Amino acid sequence: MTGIKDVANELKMSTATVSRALRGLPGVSASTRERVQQTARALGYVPSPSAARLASGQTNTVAVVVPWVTRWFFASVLQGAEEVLREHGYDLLLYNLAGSADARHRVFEAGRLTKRVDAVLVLSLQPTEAELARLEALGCPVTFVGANVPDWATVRIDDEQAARTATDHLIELGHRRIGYVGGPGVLDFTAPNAREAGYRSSLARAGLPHDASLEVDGAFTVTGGIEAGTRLLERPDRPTGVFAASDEMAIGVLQAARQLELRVPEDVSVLGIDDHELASFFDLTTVAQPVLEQGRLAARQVLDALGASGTEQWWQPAQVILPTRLLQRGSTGPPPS
Amino acid sequence: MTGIKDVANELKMSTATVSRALRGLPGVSASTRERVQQTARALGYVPSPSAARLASGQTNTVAVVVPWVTRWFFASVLQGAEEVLREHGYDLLLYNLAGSADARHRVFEAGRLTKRVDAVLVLSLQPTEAELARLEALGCPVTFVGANVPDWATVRIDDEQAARTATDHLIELGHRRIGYVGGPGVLDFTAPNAREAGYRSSLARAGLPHDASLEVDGAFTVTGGIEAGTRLLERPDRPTGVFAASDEMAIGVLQAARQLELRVPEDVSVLGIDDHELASFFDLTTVAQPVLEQGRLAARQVLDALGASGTEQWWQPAQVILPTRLLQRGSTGPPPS
DNA sequence: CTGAAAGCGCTAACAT
DNA sequence: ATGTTAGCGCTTTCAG
Repeated sequence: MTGIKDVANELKMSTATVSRALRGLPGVSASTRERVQQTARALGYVPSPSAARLASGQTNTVAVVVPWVTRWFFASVLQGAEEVLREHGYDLLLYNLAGSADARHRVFEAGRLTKRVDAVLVLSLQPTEAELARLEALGCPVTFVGANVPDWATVRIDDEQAARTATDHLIELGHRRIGYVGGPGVLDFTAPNAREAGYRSSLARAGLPHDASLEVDGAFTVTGGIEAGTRLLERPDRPTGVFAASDEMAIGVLQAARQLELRVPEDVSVLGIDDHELASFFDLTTVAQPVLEQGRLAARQVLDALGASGTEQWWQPAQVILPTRLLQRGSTGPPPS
Repeated sequence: MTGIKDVANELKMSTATVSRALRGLPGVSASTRERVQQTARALGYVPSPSAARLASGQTNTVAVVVPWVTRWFFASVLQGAEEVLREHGYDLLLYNLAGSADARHRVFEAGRLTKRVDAVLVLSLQPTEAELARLEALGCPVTFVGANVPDWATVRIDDEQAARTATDHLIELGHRRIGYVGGPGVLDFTAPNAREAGYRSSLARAGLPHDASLEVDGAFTVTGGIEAGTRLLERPDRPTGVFAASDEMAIGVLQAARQLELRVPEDVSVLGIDDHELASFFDLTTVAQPVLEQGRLAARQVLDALGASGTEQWWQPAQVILPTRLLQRGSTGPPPS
């Protein structure tokens, strides 16, 4: 395996110069740099990341903690982050919790991240105090995506506002009995609570009564949405509109409606949040949020903090809140008269 | 940052013993090991992976190359692999191509993997000769998932057989005009060709004519499936059954049928391959394949080759072919009479 | 602009 | 069972 020494010997210069030349550091004449690059290529030299890391103290690696890599939203954010990180020469270490509280515990507790990465991206988890303490102890940039964590860098949408936008839309269409499909899920997330709060506040502002029996847990999955939708829609006093806190659940509700032979939107209106890749396919009205973009921004944010991105700046935007917007499609309409 | 020296000093022993004790190597008395572990914990010592890697030559890291992390199949395989790798203390470096031929080129060409990982998992790509040469040069275990690569370790299903099973099912139900939705996709994959071959061979065995106009590209996406399904089903001489090479495309075909107001399965039968998480939800007949399991097996295979898994063995199963099975659901039935 | 030399924090012989 | 001693292959002062 050819190392930096081989390149230096070949050129009869020091390894220091080779290192500088190859990394684009200043203080190397253009001609030298050129020659170094050429022979490095000719010899097929590839620097050893382990050695560079040990010597420099930088890992050039970012950890991304994902609750479920199999869910579209998280996978998309991950894709956005990966794209930016790789562009800047960073490696991406994946930590998938697969919905396991145990795995979550291990990632943060057991020093799994220490000395391993330069920065951390955490998707959608609402961190506990203990987890924050661990992350603090890492002493490296951390950005949360899709979570509201005071005093920490976050990239997210205003979940409460998004939920209000959705609920308001139903209210404006004339709906008065509006069901909510949400749910705590297995792990602690920010979105569920914030969206539920938005739903309730929208009702309250419109002077509509809050009926706890119209709030059902859909576990943020399609199948959970089917069950929740079935429970809501088979009631004799069923709601005329259902707001699901995610498109996947909304799709489940659509399916429940179909099974109950209810027409959408004539008999019941349904909408979600996300603009999932299948939303247009189901003609689902939804409150769209930028997904890839949240991953990209979060990655850029930690790179900025590391001084690794082109746009160096001494101030760090601590909280980035991206806009959402209502995409009106065919699944919502006036309530049946 | 506390290092191995601090632990050694505290205990008045050598760093060698500390290292051995902490890594569970033989040649350490039980009592010593115990003491080492305790003070290491007490001091909050976490070994530096960079230093260990440099000294040992092992990275304890596996690269996983994924064509699209946002697609359910790949994300699921990834999840299976991650689970096993983490269990064995390995890190997972993610390389997501996001469907880009450029990204694919870079991952394999530019020494992006060299000196970085102990093994590589490649999902569903049909490697070119050049790529194989690169991988060969890495000199580390490589396993392909979902691809048939002679002389290399693979974990996959028999794609041709799976396609035959699907097509045979339609033929047995009495269908004589059977459409196929497949497609090359953007990158080179094994599955598309093999599944098309299976479809054709099934027709041939049954003595049915092969009609090239019944084979349509669905790009392995839902929307591609809609378009392909529409093209097939709006023909006056439309097929009575459609076999899609993936469930996502099959779901698209179902949607196309619905838009054309065709009943499934009365007017047209539809089936796919995968048993996608939404397949049961759509009541889609499909040829199921184990997905998570392919990721797990592939990970175990490279770990075995590295001697890292519990079940050490000198022989390596070069080709693991997992069984598939027909899941008969409501989307297939006899052709209209 | 370039070189010499001292580590970075471990692991792995080789001793004892 | 434990200690000693070289490195692993870079980066980074500090000189020149």
